[in-house]
Amino acid sequence: MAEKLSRVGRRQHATIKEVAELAGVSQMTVSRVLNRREVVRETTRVRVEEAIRELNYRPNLLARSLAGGSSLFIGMIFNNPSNSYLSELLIGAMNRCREAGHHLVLEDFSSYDGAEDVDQLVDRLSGAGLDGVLVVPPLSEDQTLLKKLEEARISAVLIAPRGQPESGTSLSIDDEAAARQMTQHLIDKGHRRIGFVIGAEDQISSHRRHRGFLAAMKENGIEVDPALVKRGKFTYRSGMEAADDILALDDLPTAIFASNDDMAAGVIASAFRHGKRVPEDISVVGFDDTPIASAIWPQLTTVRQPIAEMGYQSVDLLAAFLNDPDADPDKRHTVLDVAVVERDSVRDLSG
Amino acid sequence: MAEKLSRVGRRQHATIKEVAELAGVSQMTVSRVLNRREVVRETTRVRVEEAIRELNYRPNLLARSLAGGSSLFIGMIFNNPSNSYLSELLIGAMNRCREAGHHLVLEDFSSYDGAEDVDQLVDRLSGAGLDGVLVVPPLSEDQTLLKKLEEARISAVLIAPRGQPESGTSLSIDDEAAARQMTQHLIDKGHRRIGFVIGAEDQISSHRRHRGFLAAMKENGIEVDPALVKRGKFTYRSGMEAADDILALDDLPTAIFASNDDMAAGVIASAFRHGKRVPEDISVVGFDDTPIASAIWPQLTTVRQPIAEMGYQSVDLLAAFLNDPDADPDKRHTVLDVAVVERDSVRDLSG
DNA sequence: GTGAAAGCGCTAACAG
DNA sequence: CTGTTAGCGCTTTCAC
Repeated sequence: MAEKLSRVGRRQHATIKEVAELAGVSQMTVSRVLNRREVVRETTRVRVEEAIRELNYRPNLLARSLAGGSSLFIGMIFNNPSNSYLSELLIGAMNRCREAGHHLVLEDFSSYDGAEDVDQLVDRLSGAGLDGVLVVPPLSEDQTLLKKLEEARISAVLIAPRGQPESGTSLSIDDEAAARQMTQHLIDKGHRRIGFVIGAEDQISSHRRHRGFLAAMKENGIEVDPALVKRGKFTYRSGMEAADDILALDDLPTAIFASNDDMAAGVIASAFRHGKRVPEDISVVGFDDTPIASAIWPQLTTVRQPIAEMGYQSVDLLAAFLNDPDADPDKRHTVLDVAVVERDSVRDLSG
Repeated sequence: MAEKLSRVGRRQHATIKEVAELAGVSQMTVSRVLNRREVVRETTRVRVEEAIRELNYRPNLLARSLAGGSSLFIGMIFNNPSNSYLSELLIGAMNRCREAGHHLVLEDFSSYDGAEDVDQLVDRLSGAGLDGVLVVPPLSEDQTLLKKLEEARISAVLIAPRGQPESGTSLSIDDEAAARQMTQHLIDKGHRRIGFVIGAEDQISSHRRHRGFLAAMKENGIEVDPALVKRGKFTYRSGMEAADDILALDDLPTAIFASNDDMAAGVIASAFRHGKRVPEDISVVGFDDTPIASAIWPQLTTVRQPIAEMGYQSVDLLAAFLNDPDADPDKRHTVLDVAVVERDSVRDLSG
């Protein structure tokens, strides 16, 4: 049993030097074929590529970055570890960082609590020797923090900022278009009398989603009954209460569109309390595709954001900006598409 | 506006050389004080530390790893990106990797679907030049995969494997002790008539949690009414159905302990349907502290696993094993403590 | 097109 | 206790 387990590779690394020897060329030539730069002669390249394959050679990222001096240290700051965004965002960001030879450093700002701490935190960032930071929501809408970051000259990419996407560099989804799309989905399924639960008043995405809903209704020539539109706070409970109001009405809607999944789950709970079945008696849809959407029953039809993709692209956006701070301002704001994911909470009335 | 924004640091970083010059010593001495090894003379050390502070010097991890040759490439394989484990696990694992100069490489096995793909995936791992892998649940209980990994001689640390914790290297929580602790919490709050919803039959943690519940009841000399114990499947819906059965009884329990949060959320939904208030009429507790626990209303009292800590320690466990495959077998299995997190779903009857 | 030399920033050996 | 000498594996000059 004293047998020694071999490691997956233990970086027994064929090095670039060995590849060069096997191929009978210099290290530089190998380096060149790897980086696909200056055209290496076809025959030489093939020889090198064969050697690479034979030795199962993989370039050492550390050495590459050290020598190239190109590796960026990118911070990712967040304040809500249970945010289910984070997981996917991280996957995307890490993958891109690995590809590009950058390093992702996580900075937990959970303890952050308003203006008092900001300076201290910004100091920490400066001290960490980061090249720039990715700001995860809801931190990306914290004006106090953002201002400090700017003052401290820390380049930042804001991920899904709920505020105005004109400032700084940012990456976001089109809330309004997404809400319109979801509303259209409901209409396509034959729904006409549709309730809507608005999100928290102080968040811009609330307004945008609301606008999207109204726009879609208008486009389809359907009048919106004001009694069917309630304001919530993006919480489960507020969704439940909003639905309680709506379901107390005489003329019930056939569907309710809640501005996020937590509220949609609350709407469903309320429907249960009122003896309604979902989706048989009433359809419910949410927004965000958070874990709760697929945890509850019936599983929620909702809007899915390409979160991992956002993580991936945010790294590129930051790197691009760092390399050329004066780049085309148009490229400073990326807007990504979303998609409706159909599950079990909508009944098809169009049959 | 063509003003050039400075970067946070752009690694303009003082190097070890500059520190050495400022302090009037050799690079080696600086290196030594950094690594706290061979005792550097007090006076010298102070001088070096001052220089470090003055220059705001931070060692370059890349260079350190390259020279030290100690950096490990650690893979983290998972198949459920929406798993809320992942986010916290990643935070813990990344932090440790950064500290230790290792590199975390994510490998998404979501497409993995049984035996057919395994070989291909294991090949991918081998090809990636990883030193070892961290296996995230539920992959850590996939016997087919684990066997292949072993055959391919890929060192792996299993995170919270639901199977027998005797094989390989693993890190887990004590499900039974945790369930016992939660049951005790309920008893301390004055509950005696307690319902229990068992988890899915094919998962070992279900049995362990059930055993913990029974043990606590027995320790307190309370008899368990079999009518109050139902089997679920770890899903919201199964929790709801189990509660439907229990709440149809004449002699209702004052509390229901569901083996995970999704089922507990289902139990609450069922209570609502039966016109019960939570926690006024009936208390409900869950297990896992997943996002749903704090998303729903009332927020769930549940059991919290130290997930980030597991990520952190799993890295160490793997590194230790890699450095000494023949280490003390006792240290190959780490069991971590959990804690009850009190929220709003339990009523105190003990007053 | 290709190669030789000189490092990137740090630490491992060995000296002193 | 501290300094010197070599690299880690790769890329950047600048030659040829």
